[in-house]
Amino acid sequence: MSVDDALPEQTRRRRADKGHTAGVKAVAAAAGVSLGTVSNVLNRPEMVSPLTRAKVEAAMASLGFVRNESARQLRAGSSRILAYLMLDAGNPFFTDVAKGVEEAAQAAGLSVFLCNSNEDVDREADYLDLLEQQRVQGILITPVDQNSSRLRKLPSRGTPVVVVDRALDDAEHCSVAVNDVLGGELAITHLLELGHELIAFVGGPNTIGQVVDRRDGARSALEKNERSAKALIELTTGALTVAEGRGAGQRLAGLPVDRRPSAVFCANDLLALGLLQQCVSMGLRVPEDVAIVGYDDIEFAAAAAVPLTSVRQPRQLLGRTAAELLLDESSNPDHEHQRVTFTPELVVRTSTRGAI
Amino acid sequence: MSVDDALPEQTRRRRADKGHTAGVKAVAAAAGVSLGTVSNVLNRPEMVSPLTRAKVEAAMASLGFVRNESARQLRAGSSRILAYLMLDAGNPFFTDVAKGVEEAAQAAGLSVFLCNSNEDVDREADYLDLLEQQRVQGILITPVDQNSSRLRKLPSRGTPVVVVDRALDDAEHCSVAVNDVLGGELAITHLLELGHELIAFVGGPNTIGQVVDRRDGARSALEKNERSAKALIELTTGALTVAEGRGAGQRLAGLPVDRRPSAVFCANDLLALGLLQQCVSMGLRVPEDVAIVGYDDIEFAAAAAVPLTSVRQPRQLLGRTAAELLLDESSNPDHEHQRVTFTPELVVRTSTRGAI
DNA sequence: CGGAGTTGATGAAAGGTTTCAAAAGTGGTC
DNA sequence: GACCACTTTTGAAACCTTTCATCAACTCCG
Repeated sequence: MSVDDALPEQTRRRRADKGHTAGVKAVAAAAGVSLGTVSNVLNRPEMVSPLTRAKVEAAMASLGFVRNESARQLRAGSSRILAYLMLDAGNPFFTDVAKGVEEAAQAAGLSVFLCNSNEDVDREADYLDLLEQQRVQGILITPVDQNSSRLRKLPSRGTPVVVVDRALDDAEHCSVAVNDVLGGELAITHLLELGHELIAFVGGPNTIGQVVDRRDGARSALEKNERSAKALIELTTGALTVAEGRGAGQRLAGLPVDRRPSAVFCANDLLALGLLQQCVSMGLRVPEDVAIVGYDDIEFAAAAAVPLTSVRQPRQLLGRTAAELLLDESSNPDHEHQRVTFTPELVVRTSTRGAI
Repeated sequence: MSVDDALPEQTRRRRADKGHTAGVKAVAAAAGVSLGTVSNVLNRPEMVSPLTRAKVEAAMASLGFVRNESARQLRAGSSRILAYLMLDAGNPFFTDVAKGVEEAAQAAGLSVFLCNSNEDVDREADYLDLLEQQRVQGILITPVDQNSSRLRKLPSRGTPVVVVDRALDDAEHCSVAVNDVLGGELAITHLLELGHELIAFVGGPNTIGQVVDRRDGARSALEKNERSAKALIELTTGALTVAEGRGAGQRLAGLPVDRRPSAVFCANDLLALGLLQQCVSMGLRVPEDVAIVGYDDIEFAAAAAVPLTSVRQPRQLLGRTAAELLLDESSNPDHEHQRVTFTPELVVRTSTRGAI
C-alpha cells in the first residue's frame, strides 16, 4: 500500500503489463450473461434484446474490452487485411500506387498494411513469410525478385497474390502492369526525333524487371529506326534512387565531350532528378548539353529544376485495379486469373525541349 | 472425373480453398512424432535430436507447413510486429521517418507495418482500433488528431505508443519531435533579415499541430523583431500537399501587387513545391518577385525548379529514435517515458537568395 | 389451458500453437 | 542388475473467439 503510494509510476507500469486485458469471458461475467451472448452482441447485435445488449455494452466499456483479433482470425481462418509489399516506399510512384490500393480496399471494408522491401531480396522474402503466416486476405506485390520461389508457392497454399507493375510468366496469379517495353520505345523514339545520335540509358540493377523491359524498349526503338546498338551507352546503377542518379550524373559529366551522349533516358524519375541535379551543378545545361527523359511522371517531375520529360503511368489506377483483382480472387469462386496491361504515355517538358 | 478433366482451372481454384493448410498436428502425424516435438523443432531446435528434427523438417516441407501466426500470437499474447501510422505516405518526409523506423526494428528482429491515415481522422481511428486488436508490440504514430481519446487510452490497455514529430501534453507515452516553433522562427528571421516586410504563411488545416507550431514560431519571430502582427498574412490550406500549394500560389498571384507579400513561408515542402510551380507558371519570378521558404528539406526540395530554402529536420533519426524508445518501453521494466526534442536547421538555397 | 411458433440466451466444441510437468529412453557406474 | 543422471519426447491444458444445436421463455390462437 505504502509502496504503491510512493511509486505512482510503478502503478502505471504494472497496468501496462500484458495479459491483463479483459476478454469476452470477463465481459460475460460482469454483465451476468453467457459467453455466447457477448459474442452475439459483437457479431449479430440485432438478435439480442436491447436490454441485454445495453448491459453487455456497458460491461465492455467499463472493462475496456478489446477484441482479440488473433483469436478471431484463428477461428475464422483468414483476416480482413490485405498487404501491399512495395519495392521502395521512398519512391512517390509506389506511394501513389498504394493510394489506389487503399482506395479500393476501403471501398470493400478492408484495411491495408504497407510493407517496404526496399529493393532488398531478403527483406522481401521475410515479409512474404510473415504475411503468409499472418494469413492476410491477399498480397499485392511489386517484386524485387521475380523468380522468388516463395512468391510462386503462395497462391497454391491459399494466399492470393497479385503482381503489380510487372507481369510474371507464371499462370498462378493476376498481374497488373504497364507496357514498359513500349514506354522505353516512346522515350527513345522521342529523343531520336529530336536528332540525338548518342544516347545513354541509366538504370539498374538488372534483377529488376522494369529496368530490363525499359532498356529492351530502348534497344528496340533504335532497331526500328535503323540505328546501331552502339548508339546506346548503358550506365548501370545499383538502385533506382536519387543518390544513384547523382552518381550516374557524375560519371556522365566525366566523359570526354566527343564521347558524351547528348541525351539520357533514365529508368525512373528519381534517377532522372538526381542526374539532373548533378549535371546542373557540374555546369552542364539541360537540355542544351544533355536532354533528359525520366520514367513514371511522379508529381515532382513537373516541379524539377528543369521540368522533366517523362513516361507517364496510370499510378493510382494500377493500384486500384490490382486490389480489385485480388478482391475478386478471394470472393468470387469463378475468378479467372488476368493479366491487365496499361499503356504508358510520353509527357514532353523542358528537359528535352529547347525553349521554355 | 470428366468434369475435372474438362476444367483444369477449377482444380486450381479448389486448391486455393482456405482451411486446407497443414498444421503442427498434421506434421506430427506425418513425421510419426508428437505435437510437442514439432513445436520444439520450431522453437527450440537445439533440444531435439538431429534425427527427429530431420524427420520433422522433411514432413513440414512435404506438407507445405506454414506456421499460423494467429494461433501463435493468441498463445503468446503479443506479436513481433510494430506499426507506424503515418500522416501522409505520399510525403517523402514521412517515408524517410519510416525508413529510420524500419532500420531500428530490423536491428531488433521485428517487422514493421506501415499504415496511412492520409490526414483523415476516421482512418486514423480505424487503424488504431485495428492495430490494438492485432495486439501489435507497439504503435508509432504521427497523429492527425492529437486529442484522440482512442490514442490516449491505448497505453493504459497495454499497447505502448510513441508519438512521432509531435509532443502531446499527455504523460502516458514517449514522444520524439523537432522544435517546430524554433523552425518557424528560423524561417521568418531569415526572411526578415533579407528585408522582406510583408510575408505570407501558407499551411493548414489548423488541426495539425505542426502547422500551428510553425505558425506560432513565425509570429514569435515577428514579435522578437518588433514587427506588427499584420506583417504576416495567413493563407490556410486544406492539407499539406502539392495540389494545395498550387492553389495557394494562385491565390497569392491573384493579389494586387501592392498587397502581395514579397515572401512566403510554407508549412512544408510539398506546399512550397506546389506554390513554386504555380508562381513560376503565372509569371512570378522566384526569388525576385516572391521568395519561398519550405519546411522538412525533403530530397526533392534541392532539386526543385528553383532550389528551395527549407528548414531541415533529422528525418531518419526521428524514426530510429522513436522506434528505439518503443522497444525500450516494451522490453525494459524500468522504462521511463521521455520527450525527445531535436533542433531544426535552416538550409538556404536559391529560392530566397538573389543570385544563382 | 394446451400446443405451436417465435425470440432470445446458452454452453460446449473447435481452431493451431506453445508450454510444462511428467514420462520414457540412454548410458554409465558400483 | 539396480540406480542415477541426463537427454529426449510426450500429451494435456491454456490462449480467446465464434458457431451452432439446444434450451427456455414468452406470445398467440384455438
